[in-house]
Amino acid sequence: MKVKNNRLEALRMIISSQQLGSQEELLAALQKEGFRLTQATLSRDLKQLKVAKAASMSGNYVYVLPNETMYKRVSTPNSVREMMEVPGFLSINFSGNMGVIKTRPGYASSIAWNIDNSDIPQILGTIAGDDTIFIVIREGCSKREVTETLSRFIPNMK
Amino acid sequence: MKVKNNRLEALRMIISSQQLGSQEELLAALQKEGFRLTQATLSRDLKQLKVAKAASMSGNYVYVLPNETMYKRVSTPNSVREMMEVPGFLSINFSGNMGVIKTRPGYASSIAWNIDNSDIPQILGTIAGDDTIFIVIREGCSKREVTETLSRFIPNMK
DNA sequence: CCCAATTATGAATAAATATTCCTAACATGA
DNA sequence: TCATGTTAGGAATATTTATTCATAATTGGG
Repeated sequence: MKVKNNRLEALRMIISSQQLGSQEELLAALQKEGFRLTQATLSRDLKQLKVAKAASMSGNYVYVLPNETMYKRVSTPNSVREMMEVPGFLSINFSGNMGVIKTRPGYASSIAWNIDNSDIPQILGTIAGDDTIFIVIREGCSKREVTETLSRFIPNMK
Repeated sequence: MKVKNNRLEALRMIISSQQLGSQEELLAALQKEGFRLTQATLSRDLKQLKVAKAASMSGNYVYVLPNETMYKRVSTPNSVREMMEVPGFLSINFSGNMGVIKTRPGYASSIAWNIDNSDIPQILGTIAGDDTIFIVIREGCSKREVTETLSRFIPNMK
């Protein structure tokens, strides 16, 4: 529905540009933009947009837009031990024939070196920045296959 | 005070490892850890820690720990916007699941840093040379989607 | 175009959360 | 030590926010 989507978009804009601390204030802002709705609907909109309310530095509350990192959960209680195993490793993701490893700043090249010297046939090559490694995967190899192989020396991978 | 700080630390741990959706649940979790307090105190703790409550993918609410980016307002120049305003940026083009940004010599790494820190979920990672940045795009995300996201910061990009 | 099914929404209300108002615990300097 | 300022925290309450229960609007076949 058009009206609703416009409203959601307006809501995003309002939240990303102003610091409002209650639904009442958001409601007023939306109404100033010409949208006619009640608090009930606004509450549902906020839920759909996954907008969060958090305390601000100034001691008030602010509505904030969601982002990837805020939903991240640490996996298990032995995560400290796991962290020791391959220091610096943060995450790995795939897209098409590429893998992207994120590391702590400065760790990328040493991890990439390890991968390069492990002679993994599924991996054609890597290139490392400061905290990111790009991996090019051999044609026809699945991500799972690569993950399995990599996890032999990155135990905290998954 | 010791008790309070321990409690706040425990609270952080609980929130970062579990998905709890109400103060009642958090309260129970804290009490299981041996802390004795009421909802009122918990509310104050949450405010102090700047913990936020947001809708999760599963349709419930979750408490989430704060992070830098969630407080960013577009009025305070956003990094992607900054990137586009920076004289180093030249062009962006896509091929398959990759994007290539050309910059003036020497500018690539700082622009890539800006992209990395903008928390764009469609972008898995970037690697910068001297005047070129490679971007890997999340699977299933079209370049159009990436441009959409960028155009939220750069109106004239679309 | 019509109907069924879905989606959106408001009013009222339930539920959750923040704050007010105290009191108690603690810290500190004389 | 005492006096005094400061922080912590509970009970009750005010405020805010989510949901329930209906209706209305909208969409997608046929």
